[in-house]
Amino acid sequence: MTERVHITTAIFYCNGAPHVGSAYEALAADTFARVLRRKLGHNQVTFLSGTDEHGDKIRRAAVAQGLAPKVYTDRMSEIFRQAFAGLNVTAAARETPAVDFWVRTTDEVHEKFVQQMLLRTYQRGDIYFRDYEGLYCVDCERFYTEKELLPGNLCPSHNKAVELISEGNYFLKIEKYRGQVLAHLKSNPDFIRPERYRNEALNMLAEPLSDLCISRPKARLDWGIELPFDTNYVTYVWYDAFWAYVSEPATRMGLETFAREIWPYTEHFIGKDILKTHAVYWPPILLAAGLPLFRHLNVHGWLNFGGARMSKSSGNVADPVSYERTFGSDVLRYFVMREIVYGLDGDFSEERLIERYNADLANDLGNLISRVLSMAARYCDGQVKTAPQRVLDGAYEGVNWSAIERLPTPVIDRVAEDLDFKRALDDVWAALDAGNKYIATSAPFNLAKDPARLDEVAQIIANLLEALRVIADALQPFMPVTARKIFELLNIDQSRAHAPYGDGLKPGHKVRPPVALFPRIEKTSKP
RNA sequence: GGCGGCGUAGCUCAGUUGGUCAGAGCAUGCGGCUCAUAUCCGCAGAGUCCGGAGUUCGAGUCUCCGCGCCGCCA
Repeated sequence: MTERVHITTAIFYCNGAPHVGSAYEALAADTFARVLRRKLGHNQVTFLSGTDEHGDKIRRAAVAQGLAPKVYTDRMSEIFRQAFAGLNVTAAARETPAVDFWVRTTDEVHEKFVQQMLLRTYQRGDIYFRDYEGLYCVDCERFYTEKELLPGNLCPSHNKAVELISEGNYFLKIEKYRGQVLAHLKSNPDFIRPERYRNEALNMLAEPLSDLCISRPKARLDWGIELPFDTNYVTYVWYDAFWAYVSEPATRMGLETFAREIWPYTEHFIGKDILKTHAVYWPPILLAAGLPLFRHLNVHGWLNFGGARMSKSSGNVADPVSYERTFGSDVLRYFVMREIVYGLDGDFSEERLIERYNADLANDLGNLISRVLSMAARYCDGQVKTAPQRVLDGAYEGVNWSAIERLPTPVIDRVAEDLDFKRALDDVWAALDAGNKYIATSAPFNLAKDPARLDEVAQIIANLLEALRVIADALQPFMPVTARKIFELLNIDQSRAHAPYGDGLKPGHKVRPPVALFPRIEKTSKP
């Protein structure tokens, strides 16, 4: 069975630098993408990320810096892309251009595609024009409903009187599709996952929806994509941004092919803050354009920072780039994937990061590699002297060798099926524990004192080296740089890297001397 | 106002359909090993599982009420 998967992050609104929360989403999606590529084959998986660059907030952020909007977004988009590329997010790094996409909503390909969808939807009859009268805040440059306003019809963010204004706009008939979306949600229980968010979405879809305003008069906002059927208007930001999930790959391979072969297998990764737009607005937009729905909406929670909500206004923001530079991309990747349960809110703190670094990466992983390679060099001339063999569970007290032999299957399954990144890493660490325990109970360093038992030592070391290989293979989606380093230390190339336990290292194979991959961080000198 | 989530060892959390469920990791203490990044292995302590009532032979696990956080909708 050849399966394909299309993975997307949210298209990041780039009116400020990315923070650890956006990085987390990109990392979850990237890890998922790497796992699925490992499972299905590299080119079976398209992976898309990018920046949302239209709309008023962007225009004003640009003006505030004295820049033209496009000049501003050129810079901002690149800041996002480089931040994520630095974390080895393949969509941002565009490692394989055929399947890695970095989309910008100001790209010509995207703009043309959005116009094509607008026209198509218009011709199908789901877009109509009507006068709209509403309460408008000049400072926010947006309409409010009475319920959103403070008593006395004051704007909630400016505490200032709103005006009643009337203008014509284009609307999309989303209420028309509500029943269809609801039915889809009910017959596909995991359409929105985890389940808590599905329940919220069902709630939102329980009541009739007002049709979605998808235009803004150019007189009020011109930083957007022009409507193909009315040059006096541009599209409203969300309508434009959603299509970033589709525009480039669909244009490249043809819309019909894309809609049939790729799009139904789409896995969206989003934060809970945009659940409503993706659960309530996006499906009708697709249906109105005559496209099928995506496969899953994978919703994650907030990432707090030091126990408090991250927000730009309070200055409580963790910069992913500085952590990447200090600790390395893999350390940040490891931390968020091991520490945070997908779907739930999590907490990021440097203190906790260092704890996990020392306990997991330095002591467990790094040290195991170091002691195995050291013994290989000392007792076996740095060679795999005999074919690695299985170690029966129970052959050594407490050693659960099957945790090693099974890799990477449980890791792949947990991520691919349940988005359970944390447990997947638990499985890798169970293998590391087995390796460490095996050394303690078989004690090759003692056997080596007896020349008659060097064969036993060689067997143990061979088993351990092979264990490191499958551990590196399982770790690769989470820590690609580290996995590559381990493969280099084992002196093995990609063709053998993914073999099941026992089929990798062969007798006579030379490995390299140990290197401390994760030197302990001794003291946190916090001000 | 309606709906939903959460509240389990010092910390972070697991606990499937009610019956070794009172657990894991980190932190702490003690013991062991020495190949290794003073790492690794073993052992240990502590918790009225938010409170109260109920269903049951038996409830973190189900029901109701209350308290405290949080979210969504209105």
